[in-house]
Amino acid sequence: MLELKFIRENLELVKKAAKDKRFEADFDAIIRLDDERKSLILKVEDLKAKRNKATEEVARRKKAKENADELIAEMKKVGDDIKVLDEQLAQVEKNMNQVLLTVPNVPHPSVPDGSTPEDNQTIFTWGEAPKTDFEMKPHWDITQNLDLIDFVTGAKIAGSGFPVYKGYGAQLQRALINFFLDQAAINGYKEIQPPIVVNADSATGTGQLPDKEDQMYVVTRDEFYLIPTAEVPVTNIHRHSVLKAEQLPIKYAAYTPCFRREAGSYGKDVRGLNRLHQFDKVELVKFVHPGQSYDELESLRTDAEKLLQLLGLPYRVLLMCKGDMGFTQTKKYDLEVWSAGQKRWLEVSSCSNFEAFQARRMNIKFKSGNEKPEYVHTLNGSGLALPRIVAAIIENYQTDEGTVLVPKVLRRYMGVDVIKSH
RNA sequence: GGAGGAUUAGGCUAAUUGGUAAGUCAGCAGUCUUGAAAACUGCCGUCCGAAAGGACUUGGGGGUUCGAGUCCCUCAUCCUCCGCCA
Repeated sequence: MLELKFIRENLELVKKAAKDKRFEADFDAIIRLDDERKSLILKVEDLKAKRNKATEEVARRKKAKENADELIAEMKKVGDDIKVLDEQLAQVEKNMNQVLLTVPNVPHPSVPDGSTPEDNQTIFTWGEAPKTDFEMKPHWDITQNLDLIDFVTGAKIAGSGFPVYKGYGAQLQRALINFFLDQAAINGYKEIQPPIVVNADSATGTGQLPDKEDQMYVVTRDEFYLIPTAEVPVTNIHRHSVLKAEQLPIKYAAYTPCFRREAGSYGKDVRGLNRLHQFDKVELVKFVHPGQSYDELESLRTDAEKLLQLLGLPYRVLLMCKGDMGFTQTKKYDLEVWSAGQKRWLEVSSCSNFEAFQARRMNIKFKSGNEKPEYVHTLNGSGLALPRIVAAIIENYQTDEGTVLVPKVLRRYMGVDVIKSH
């Protein structure tokens, strides 16, 4: 959410940003509602001031055993007027809030123009695609041959997109989770285990509600949402609070399962591990001083990249263009890993700066000494999403014998060097 | 799940049984001092406002009332007890 004042003072900038990001918002309504709001506040506060004075007078007269009936009758009327105006004001503010929630965040000046994925800039590539003299297989063949992942049984138990990991498949997942969390700890992130369901307030705070309700599984009986990412519960840790400046930056790492309905997605993208309804992810979340958020974005990206380098997986970094960036971000990098069997890039992390957009929505401030509290900047990025990493490892490290070499950094977690049929 | 009690600002603690949040410690700034401490002065919940000033604020949300920290309803959290349970 952007600040009303900011929108009014930078109307053209905000309008252009919305257009560049391909979102629509009713800016005329914002101006109109704000004018209404101001005049209502003026009226109602005036009446309240009058009432406050009068009740003091009532108290004084009562104490002096004088009669105050007339004044009380008069204030009863004023009270009714206040009630009506308060209701009008609440309605106007509610409407205003709804419109404000449709105004997207303003991209950082360093973000390239463009409206399609082709306009994203590849700013860095690392590693080389493995060269073999045999035909490299996609991971779904290998995981079936080695009995690592059972998609069919998962579909029986829950539905498609809920795979069952078995044996070394399950162990590889566990190894990756431990590896990612250990690396996060080395980089100064505190480990968090949050709830994997959230209430509506939390889902609204990070922007899942109201826009992306379709993408979440809902527990209607108890009004919970299954989290689509740990970003939701972890960012909400500090909802509605004032942090001390010395606490910043706060860095959290959380492993959780993630649940996504993926409504509307279909086609060959969904094959194997590429797109699941339930998957595991380690998410990195930061709360930082506004002056440092772009440096923190770079270091967040570096932290995520380092994981790919340690795993020896070739990848590239995309700087997302304005039109492909999403509603809440000011700047976003995607990390894509090379999938040697499918011969395509798979997104395994996106690292974003939200500036104060989420903080404003969630009311997360910081203050130093007696300074006025100020909104923090929030950032997050995956570090990393598991299934596509599993896919990339299995494909990039496959041998002509049909086995899979375990990346060196994972061997002490796995206890074996090679994944073979067992 | 049931019964009882509690929740006041960063911490602690008051508030005529309904009359409009008093203090204290910590913290910050200043005066004094070679420096510090002490002492003294000011600031010390949020918002609007250039200011004067005004509005809001006693765990959250509602209600009664001219007026609610105080009375009523509801939710949350904590404590005590009962029940259930891996």
